[in-house]
Amino acid sequence: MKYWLMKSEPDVFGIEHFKARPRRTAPWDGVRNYQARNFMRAMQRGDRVLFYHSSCPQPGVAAIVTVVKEAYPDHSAWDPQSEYYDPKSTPQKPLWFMVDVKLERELKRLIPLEAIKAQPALKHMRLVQRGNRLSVMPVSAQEWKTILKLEQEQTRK
DNA sequence: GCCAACGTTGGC
DNA sequence: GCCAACGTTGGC
Repeated sequence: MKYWLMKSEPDVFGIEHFKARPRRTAPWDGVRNYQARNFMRAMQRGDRVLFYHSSCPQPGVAAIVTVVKEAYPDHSAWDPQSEYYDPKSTPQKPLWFMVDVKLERELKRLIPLEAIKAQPALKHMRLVQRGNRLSVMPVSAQEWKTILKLEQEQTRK
């Protein structure tokens, strides 16, 4: 089992959107970056994902989601009406892929980006590297543990 | 709203 | 293959 982090703008797709869906599961469509796509293709059923809120008043890790369906063609790329339309991708030769993810649980408290940056053990996370804009990235087992520990520590305050 | 960082595009 | 221009991301 591997660990990942996925970003989302809470207004566009947040925890409430997950809750509104059958089985709390959503297809992760619209990824149009090659590196992020490659990471999604490397995901396996059961992999766990930190769900990160970006471009909002308080950016940070908000929930844990699980990969429930491995990469398959992102058909929104074939739809001229979609904002994710990309004519370079066709059903015969799909260029973009998506996975299905399920909301596992909301964190007891949001782990703010600020707190992540303040953790020496997390200073190598891709998330906090300067200029990082990847929306899907791997997370090490150690980093995963540290983040969840932060959740406990914050709760005790 | 600003702006740094980065990816992509397209002319040459 | 180079690189300038442009668009996007995302924290602040």
